Amino acid sequence: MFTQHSENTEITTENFSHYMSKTIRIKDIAEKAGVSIGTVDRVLHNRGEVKKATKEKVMAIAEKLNYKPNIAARALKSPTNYKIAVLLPLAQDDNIFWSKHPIGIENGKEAIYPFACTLEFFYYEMHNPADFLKQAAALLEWQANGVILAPILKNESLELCGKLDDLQIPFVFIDTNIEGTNSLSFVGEDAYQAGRVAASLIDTGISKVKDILIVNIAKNLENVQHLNLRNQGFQSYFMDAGDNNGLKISIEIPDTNPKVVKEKLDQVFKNNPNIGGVFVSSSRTFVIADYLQKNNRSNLFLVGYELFGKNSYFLQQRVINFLIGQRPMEQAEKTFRKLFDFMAHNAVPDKKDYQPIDIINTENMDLV
Amino acid sequence: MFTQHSENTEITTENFSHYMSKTIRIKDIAEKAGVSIGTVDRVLHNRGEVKKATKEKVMAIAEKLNYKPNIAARALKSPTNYKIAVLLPLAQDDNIFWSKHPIGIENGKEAIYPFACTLEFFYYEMHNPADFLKQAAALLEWQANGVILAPILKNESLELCGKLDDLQIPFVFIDTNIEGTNSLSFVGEDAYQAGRVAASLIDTGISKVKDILIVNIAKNLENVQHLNLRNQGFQSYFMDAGDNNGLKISIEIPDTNPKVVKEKLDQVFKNNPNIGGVFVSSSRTFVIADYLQKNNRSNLFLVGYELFGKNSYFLQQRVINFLIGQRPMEQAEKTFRKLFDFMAHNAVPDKKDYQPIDIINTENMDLV
DNA sequence: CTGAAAGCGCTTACAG
DNA sequence: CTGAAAGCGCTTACAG
Repeated sequence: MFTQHSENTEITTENFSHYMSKTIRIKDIAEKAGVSIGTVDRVLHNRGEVKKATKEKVMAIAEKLNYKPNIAARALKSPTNYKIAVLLPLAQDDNIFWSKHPIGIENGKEAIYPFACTLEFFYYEMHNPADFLKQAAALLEWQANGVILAPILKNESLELCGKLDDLQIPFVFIDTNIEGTNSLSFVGEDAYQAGRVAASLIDTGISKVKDILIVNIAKNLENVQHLNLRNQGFQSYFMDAGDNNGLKISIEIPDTNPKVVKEKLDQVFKNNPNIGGVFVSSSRTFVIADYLQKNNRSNLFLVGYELFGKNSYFLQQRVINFLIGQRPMEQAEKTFRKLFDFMAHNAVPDKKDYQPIDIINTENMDLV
Repeated sequence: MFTQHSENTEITTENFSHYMSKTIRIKDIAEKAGVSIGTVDRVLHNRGEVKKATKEKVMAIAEKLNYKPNIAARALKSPTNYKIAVLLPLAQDDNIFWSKHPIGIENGKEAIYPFACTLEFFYYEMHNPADFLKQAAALLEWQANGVILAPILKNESLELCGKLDDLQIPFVFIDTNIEGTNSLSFVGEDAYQAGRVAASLIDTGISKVKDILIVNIAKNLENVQHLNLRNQGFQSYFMDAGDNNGLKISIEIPDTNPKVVKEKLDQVFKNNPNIGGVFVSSSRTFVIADYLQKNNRSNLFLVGYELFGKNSYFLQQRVINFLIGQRPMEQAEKTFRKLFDFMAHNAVPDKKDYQPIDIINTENMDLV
C-alpha cells in the first residue's frame, strides 16, 4: 500500500477504490485499458484470441482494481446449465443411510439459485462391483460436466476416476475417501476420531472393571478401511485417555442374519460374562440392539453409528445408549456445493473436509 | 389436477407448464393479461395505481402460471440495500460466547450475494438495562429496515419491540425468546430439552447411588427464564427416564467471584460427601471447573453449557466431562437469513426454530 | 486479433 | 390508471 502510494503520488480514482468500494465493472477495466469490453471479457475468461500485450495489460488492471464479476449479471445473461452426475449406493433395507444423500444434493441445487444445474442420479448396489461398473458406464455416457461419487468400491472407483481424469471432468468424493486421486475434495467423517468418540462414550457409561465387546459386522472387505479406522481410533482411546481396565474383545460377524448373529453372540457372552458394553463399528448397530433386547441384555451399554431407521427406534427405546452421527444430508449438500463452486466460480476447495461428529442420545435425537 | 383437466379439456400451453417447466416471465403474464409489463410489475409489488379488475386478472394469471421472479434480474437491476441493525450483548470476559454471533451474521451477509445489505451492530452490556436502552435508541435513530436482537432484558426488549412495531420494522429474536411479540421468528435453544440432555449425561456418567449438585450462577434475574427452563428439564428427566436415585441438591451462586464460589462450594461438599456429579445450568461452567481442579475434585462428573474459551480448556483437560453446545455462529447466520429472506423475498419463517443441541466431549470438540 | 450491438428479466423514472 | 423505454453488468454471436 505504502509503496504504491510513493510510486504514484497522483491522486486518482483507483487509489481510493479500496476505501470507496465502488464496484468495478468490465466497462471500467476496458476504459482504463483502452480496449472494448469484449476484449476484457476474452481475457478474463481465457478465451484466447487476444494479443499477449493486451492480455497482460488487462489482467494487470483487473488485478489492481480488484475486479469481481457481478454474479447476478452473469446468471441473468447465461442461465448456466452444468450437468452434474451423482453416483451413490442404492438405499435399501438395512442401508437406508444412503437415502439422505440425494436429498442433500437436491437441497444444494436449490441453494445455488439463481444459478441452476441438471442433476442425474446413478445408483449402484452397495457391494456389487458389476453393478458399480454398469452404473459408472451409464454415468460416463451421460456426459456430465462434473461428478459426485461415493467411492465405496475402491478398485472400481479408481477405474472410474481415471476415465474422468482423461475426460477432464472434475469429481468430488463423499463419505469415503481414496487417497492419491485427483478428486477435487473429500467430504466425510474422520473415521479414526469417530472411533475415539465411541470409546469415550462407552468409557463414560460402564464401570472400569467391565469388559467391552467390539462387534464388526462386515459383509465384505471393501468397506473395511472405514471400519478399521474406527477400530483403531477406538483402541487408541484406551491407550492414552480411557479409564476402562477390562478386556477388549473383538469379533467379526460376516452377516446380519439374526440366526448367525444370535449364535455368535450367545457364544461370546457365555464365554465372557463380564462384558459391560458393546461397540458396533458400523451403522448396523440395530442388529445387535435387536439381539440384546430379545435376549434380556438391554442393560448392556451399546454404542454404534448413524441415526436412522431401526437405529433411531432402538435409541428411542434406550436399548442403544449412544449413536455417533455424521449428518449425511448436510454432507451431501456441502459436497455438491464444492463441486458447483469450482465449476461455476473456479473456487478450489480443501482436499479434505472432515465433518462434525455428532454424539446423539435419546434426549437430543429429535433436534440433531 | 384432475378437476382442472375435466373443467378445461382444451389443450393449451399453460396446461403443460408444470411438465415443461418453462420459466415464466413478467412479459408472459403481461401478454396473457393484455397489459404492459409495467402494470404487471405494479400488481406484483402492490404498488397500487392499478384498476381493481386489472389487478385481479394479473394476479390470477401469475398464480396460474406459477410465476417466480428471476432473482438474478432483480438483483442486477436494483442493487438492494436493506439496512439491517443488530442488537447484541457485548462479548467480554466471561461472556465471549457472544463473540460468535457477529461473525455468523457477517457470514449470512456474504451468503446472500449477489444481494447485499448494510449491517450496523449495536452492543449493550449484558446486564445493564440503561445501556440496553441507550443502544436501542441509537438503533432506532439509524433507521433500519430490519432488526436482529437478543432480547435478554425482557422489559427493555418489549419496549423496543413496541417501537419497532409502530415503525413497521420487522425483527427477529436470537438466543432468547419472548412470547407474545410480533417477532418474525425466534432462533435458539430449546432450553428445557437442553436441561434434559444435561441430566441424561450425568445419569450416564455417575453411579445411581450418588448425589447430584445443581449449580445456578446468576448475577441477576433477567436471565432466569432460560436457566429455569434448563433446571426444569433437568429435573424432569429423572422423573420419567433417569436411573439415578441420589439427592438432587440445588444451589444458587450470585457471583463468579472465586472466593464466593469457594466458600459456597466448600460448604456444600462438606455437608454432602456423597455428591458424584455437578450440573451447571449456564455457560459459566468454567468457574466451577476451576474450583474442582484447584480443590482436588476433578473426579466429579461435570456437565455444563457452551463450548468456548475457558470451558474449552477445561473440557480439553477432562475436568469438564460434557458441554452442551448450541452453535452460536450458525444460529446467528440462520437468524440473519430469515430476516433477509422476509425482507427481500417475502418469505415468512416459522415462529420458532429450535436449533440442534450438541453433546460435546474431549473427543469430538475439535470437529463440532 | 478486436469492436459494436443485442439481449437476459427485471425495476425505475417519465410521459400521458 | 397505464404504457414505452432505458438500463443494471454481463455474455454471445457477428462483423471486420
